[in-house]
Amino acid sequence: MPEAVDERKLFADFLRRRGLKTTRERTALFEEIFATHHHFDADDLVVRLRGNGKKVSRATVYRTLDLLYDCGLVSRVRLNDEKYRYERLLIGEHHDHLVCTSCGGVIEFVEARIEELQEAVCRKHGFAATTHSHQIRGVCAECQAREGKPRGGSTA
Amino acid sequence: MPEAVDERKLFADFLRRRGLKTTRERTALFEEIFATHHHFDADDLVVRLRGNGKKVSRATVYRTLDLLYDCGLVSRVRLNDEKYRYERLLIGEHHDHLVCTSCGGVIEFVEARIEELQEAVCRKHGFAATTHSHQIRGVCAECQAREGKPRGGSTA
DNA sequence: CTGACTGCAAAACATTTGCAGCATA
DNA sequence: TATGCTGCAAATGTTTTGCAGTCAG
Repeated sequence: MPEAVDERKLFADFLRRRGLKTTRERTALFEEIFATHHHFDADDLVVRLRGNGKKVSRATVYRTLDLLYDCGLVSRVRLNDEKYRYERLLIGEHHDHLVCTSCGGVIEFVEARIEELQEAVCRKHGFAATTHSHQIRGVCAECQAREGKPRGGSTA
Repeated sequence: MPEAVDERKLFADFLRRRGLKTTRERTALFEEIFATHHHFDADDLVVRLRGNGKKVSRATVYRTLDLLYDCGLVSRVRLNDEKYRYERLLIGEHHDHLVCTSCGGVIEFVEARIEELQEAVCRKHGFAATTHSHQIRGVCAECQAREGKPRGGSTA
């Protein structure tokens, strides 16, 4: 199932519409992002591409991520309050995140009823939503088991 | 209603428990934060304190915000993908955010049913939630009216 | 008194940007 | 061929940190 087909077209059209060019770097970035599953940051891409023998500068990575963000193909959030974290968006899919503050892991969840309530809230406020990020921070089941007590603490 | 009383005690206890001291600066920060309503960033505090004749360095502001965050009295989120944004947490209160990407405004909303669904999700995953931030980005009603079409776009 | 705290200024970090040469349409 | 694009390295802006003097307990 060549799932990225629609996305590829969407990106190509987006570039064309804006009078932008389909360069080797943009294609490499796109392929790399849509070849994998989910979260990554700008540096991950630099490393992964380099591993594949494709050298793309960090600046171009950021520039391209902006484009992909603009055309709605990737989302950009701050999961652990650190750097930007990106993830590919599959058309029509949406999910939210449980972020473990202990191991840094991310569990995705989908809850249609939350989405509905969100929409209702937006309607109530006359707010035209474009994206929403919903993250719940805490300690995941494994870390709770491993640690007994999530009395984290003050390592920094 | 001296609402901040519990919070004040909570902070004092927290400091004591950690063997930390109740300094003039920490008190000033605490008072300043709990004297106002909601969102602020580190710099706001520097400015506001300076306006009150209390000079606290930016470094100390960050250090104290860390403490307040650690003891659960303030939350720390990235609302507009920029710097950290803090807000005081009132015990037992919780709200979420509609963030306008056009004017930068923030509308708060409370939706108990979303909270409930969140809790259900956490239970399902055995996830011990500590905080959750739920932000919906888009264009607020005023900006929609002002701009006609939110065809933002490529200003940069 | 002592150990923790503060302010300063420099460091660290992610992200953005100016510019000169390169590549796509 | 003409723009737009890329890489580099320097700039930016926020947050963090080392250090010497200061203060709370």
